[in-house]
This record gives sequence, C-alpha cells and structure tokens, in this order.
Amino acid sequence: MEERNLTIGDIAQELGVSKTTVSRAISGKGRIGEQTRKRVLEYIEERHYSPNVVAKGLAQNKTFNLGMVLPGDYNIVELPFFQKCMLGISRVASARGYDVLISMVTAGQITQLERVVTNRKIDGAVLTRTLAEDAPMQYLKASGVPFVTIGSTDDTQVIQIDNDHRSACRELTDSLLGRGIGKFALIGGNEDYIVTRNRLRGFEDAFAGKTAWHSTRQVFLNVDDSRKVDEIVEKLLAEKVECIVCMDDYLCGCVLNTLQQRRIAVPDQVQVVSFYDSSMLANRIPAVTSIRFDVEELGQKACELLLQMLDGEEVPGRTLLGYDVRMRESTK
Amino acid sequence: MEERNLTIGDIAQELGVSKTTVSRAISGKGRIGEQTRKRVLEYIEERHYSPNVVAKGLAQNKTFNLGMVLPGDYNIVELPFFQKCMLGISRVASARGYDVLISMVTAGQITQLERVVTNRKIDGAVLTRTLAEDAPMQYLKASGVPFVTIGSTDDTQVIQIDNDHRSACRELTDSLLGRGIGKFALIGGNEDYIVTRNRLRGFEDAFAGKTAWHSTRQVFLNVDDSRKVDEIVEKLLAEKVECIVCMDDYLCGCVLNTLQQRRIAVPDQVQVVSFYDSSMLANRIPAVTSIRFDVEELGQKACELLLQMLDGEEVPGRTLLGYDVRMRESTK
DNA sequence: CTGAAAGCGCTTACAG
DNA sequence: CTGAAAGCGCTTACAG
Repeated sequence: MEERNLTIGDIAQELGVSKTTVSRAISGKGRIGEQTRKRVLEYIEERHYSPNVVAKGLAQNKTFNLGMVLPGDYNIVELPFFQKCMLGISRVASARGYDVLISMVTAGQITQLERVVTNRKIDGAVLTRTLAEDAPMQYLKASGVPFVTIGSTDDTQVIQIDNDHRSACRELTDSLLGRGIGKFALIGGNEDYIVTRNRLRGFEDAFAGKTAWHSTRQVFLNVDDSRKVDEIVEKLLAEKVECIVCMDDYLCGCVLNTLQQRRIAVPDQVQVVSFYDSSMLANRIPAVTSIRFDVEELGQKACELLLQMLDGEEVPGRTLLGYDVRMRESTK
Repeated sequence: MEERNLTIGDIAQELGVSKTTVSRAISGKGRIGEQTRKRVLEYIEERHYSPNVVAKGLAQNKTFNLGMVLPGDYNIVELPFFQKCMLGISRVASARGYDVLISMVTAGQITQLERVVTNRKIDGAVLTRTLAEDAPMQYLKASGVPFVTIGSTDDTQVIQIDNDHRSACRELTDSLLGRGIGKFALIGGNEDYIVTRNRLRGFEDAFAGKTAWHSTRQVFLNVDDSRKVDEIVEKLLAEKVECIVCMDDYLCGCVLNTLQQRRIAVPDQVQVVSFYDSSMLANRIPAVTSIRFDVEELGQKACELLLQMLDGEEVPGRTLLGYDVRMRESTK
C-alpha cells in the first residue's frame, strides 16, 4: 500500500521541526545539522515517504519530464529503430529521475508536440529523426525548449547526435567495390530524411576519385512501397545489376521477397546489402550484409546530452557515433 | 514565440477582475456573467494565454498524464504491436487533453512503473500485455491507480480489453480442418503470456467435438529463438506435417526462412499460417494466411475506457474486439 | 544550523 | 454574478 497523503508538513510536525528543515534534509541543499538530517531521513525511510514531484516541479519551475517526439506516420512508426531509441532514452531518463512523455508527429501535424510544450509538461525534448524541412525542430527552436536531435541537421545551433551514416555507406560501398563489383544500384526511401541524403553522399563518396574504375551505378530514391520495389528490381535484373544497396530493412525485405519470387539466387545472381541490421531481417537466409549500429546507445547518449543541457553544462554541438560493417552471406 | 509568463493573476489584474473570475471563465465551472466571461476569453485568445497544467494539476490533484506500460524486453519491444498501440493511445489521450508517459518494464523489473506512480505522475495507466504472473498488474492494483489492460486476465476486478484470440484461433483452425488438413503443428512463444494460452485453447477448441475426425496435432510452446524453430521445423517436415500454425509473426518469419533454406515449397509441401498480420511479414511471398485485428483500435478503446474510469463513469469489465481471418497463398 | 513567510499558478468552498 | 482567502505540496530568499 502507498502512503498517499504523507506530506512534508506532516513530517515536520511529527518531528517537531520546520518544513524548511525537512525539505533541506531531503534535497541536501542548504546547511543542516547532521543529527536532524538523519532523523528526518530515517523517518522518511520508515514511513515510505516520497515527495510530490509535481509540487516540487511547480516550485522549481521544472517538470522532470522529457519529451520524446517520434513519427506517427503509419508505416514508419513500426520500424524497430524508434523502439530501441525509446529503450535507451527511457533507461537513462529513469535513472536520473526523469520520466518520458511521448508525442507523435507527422510532417504536417505537430499538435501533440505543441500541446506538450504550451502546457509546459516537459523540460526538454529529443527528436528522433531529422528532416530537410523539419517542422517539429523549427517549433522547438522557436519555443525555446532545450532539445537534441537524433539524426543530423545543417543547423549548427542544434545539438545533434548521429551515427556516421555517410562514412558507413562509403565504407560499405568501398568494400564492395574492392571485391570487384561493377554494377550498383542504390534504393532509398524518402529524400526528405537527412539520413537518406547522408547515405547517398557516402555512396557517391565511394566512387569519387575512382574515375578509372570500371563501374556504374544508379540511384532510386523516394521508394516507399513494395510495388515500386518490384518494378525497380525487375529493371535491375534485366540490366544485370550485380549489387543492390538498400537504405533500410523494410526496402531490403521487399527486394528479397521479389528476388525469391523470381527465383533469383542471392548472392550468386545478385548481391544485396542493407542498413540497420534490425529484427525485420533477422534470421533471413542468406543473412544480409549490413551496417550495424547501436540504436539503444544512440537513445542513451541523446538523453544524457539533453540532461547535461538541462543542468546548464556545455555540450558538443555534434556527436558522431560509430558503426560496424557486417559482411554476410548476401554478398560474396 | 511563447508567452511564457502570462498567468491567471496577470490577466485578472489587466482586466480588473479577480483571479477567481478568470479561472471560472476558463474552466466554465461556477456562475459567471456572460459579459465578463467573453471579455476574459477574448483577452486570453488575443494574448495566447494557456494555463499552467502543472499548477492546475496540483490544485486538483490530477496530472493529466496517462501511463503506458510496455515491455522492455529486448526482443519483444520491437514488435510492431506496441507501436500501434501507442499510436492509438496517444491519439485519444491527446484529443482529451492528456499526455502519455511511458514506462518500460520486464518480468523482474518494474522500477520505472514504480517511480511513475510513487511520484504521482499519472492519473491512470494502460498495461499493454498480460501475463500469468503479472507483476506490473499486481503493483497497479495494490497502489490503487486506475488502469485497464490490453490483453485478458482471469482477474474479474480488472478492466480489460482484448481481441477474441481464442475464437480467432479456433475459427482459423476450423477453417483449415474444413479444407481437409490432417496433420497440424502449433508453434507458440512464452506460455506466461495470456494470449499464448488463449490461442492454444482456441486451437484445441477446433478439434473438440470432432472425435471422428482423422487429424493429429502437436504443440510447441516457449519457442523463443530461431534455432529452436529450426529444429522443430526439421522434425515436422520429417513427419510430413501439413500445416504449421505460428502464434506470432516473428516465429512465422523464422519458419518461413527455414523452409526457404530447405527449399520446401509453401503451400504445396507445407502450409503456414500466422497471427498479427504485421509489417514483419508484409510482402512475403507467398502471402501468409493470418488473423488480422486492429491494434490501433485496441489502443484507442483502451484509452477511452481509462478516461471514462477517470471521469467516474461505469465501464464494462471486459471488452472483446473482433478480428478477420485472411486466407492467403500460404494455405490452399 | 534553523524557521517564518512568501511564492510557484492554479482551484474552490465560503461569503456576499 | 463576483471576490477574498485558503489550499494543493513543495522551495527558497531572508533573517536570526
């Protein structure tokens, strides 16, 4: 059973001290005698008192809530990425005495976020993806709420954390080039996502300065449904493309399905690589060569940065986390 | 820009009325002259005032936050199910002036939930799955926080909402029996989940009263990784099982991968069915016969029920939502 | 080292 | 119909 009603006043009265003293014993702020301090703390322990955080918040103009804004687009919300982020954020927030409050936004609809900030429900926020025209980000900037983005942005005023997707994609592509693959295709999702753009750059980077190299490439962006994938793959097969680089695991799943249906052997007839290395492709046979990065860590670090900001500490404008390239059976 | 500092006191002063009056104009409670009411409301509109919900909450002993408790187990968290739930909950909460605060729990670790309730951060909670020995549920009961569960429980004191998984599984199995399939296998996950048990019951229901029927079945529960699936499938193929019923899309994915690797044709050599119909199996070829139910609706209704409870309304102890059986190419 | 008092921004009997 | 006052449960100058 909870001791719902115990307040700082009750304790003060019971112990014959002032509320001020009780408050100080709890918070550790201000001078207080070791004796009284112990007495208070023991009493609290014994009675299972826990302070009303809302009242505390009102007095201190804080909420001890962090906002996590994540996409509410019907299909995107399902990506394991955001759940893992949430795990990371939630863990560190919790450990530091904060709770996390979600707001789901879409490109044209940020009312949930607006509510949360105009209602002063959060002390700060973490944005879990970045767009070229980022309405949530602009809103947060304008409203003065401290925030950090998971994902990159050109805006240098924004505290951001990301994996180095550009290098990752360059490295992966480079390594494939090194194995002698000549004809590449890159299939990606929404071009409004900064991550799509960065991966594209990395892809191009790999070819740059290799002008003598005998290789070709083509790029398909804004691919968002399996039908489109189908068409593209068909075209690619006709052209005898040797390697299909998929920018996310959903797209890669579509590609694999299409190939399977047409009885095209991977990697013998065509090689396939992807990003994220998420559960969407888990246990696929053949196992898919992929970039791997620690999404939970991303969430954790983002949250840590945000908490540092709230503590008034200086934080780096941009944090770049690493990645691994996992070569597997879908490439040779 | 936000008008951060405008308070009810400022407005009162500016308009030459009392704070009481302003409060009444806003809340609509208590008698107030139509004139003054309009004046206040207009002023508020014009100045973009929005009340401090935390202060309001302190005065009313409410938080206008709902807790959503979801599994933090590393693999389970990724299931699209919980994200869709979240969408539904978040939508209706938001529309009714509530925000949602998440707490991730595992079987042996409910500290995040405990924090949220001992800190009095939420007015109620929705549990997004039910277990046989449900620590979060027991905790919520003991602490007196109003809550509803998504998923069934035997505890009739608990307000619960669920799809009729038992009937769904019975109907699906029945229909397969009707098509003349003789040898069945059922593969399921953790037996601690109530949903696993209910589906098993439905499966058994389909065979009950058909004693004359020439059919056999075997059941594998607590299957949680792809290696186990592998072994089981191998065994089943040796025994010429005709249909594999998978209790979730992750397991089904494993089964399909194994079959593909062994070049077993679906549905010609073995038929496969699953539940959830989630993105994990989206675009698989052949398309998988599956139960389909509306998870977002589940979240919405759960949230609506909770809000009704908070309003002191009477709510049904148990709500059962429907489902569809989608026959597709993985069965014949 | 300790306490009385004012304050955080609201709501709500109570009185008029 | 309207307002003064007390209260929600904390914190924090200020004074001693």
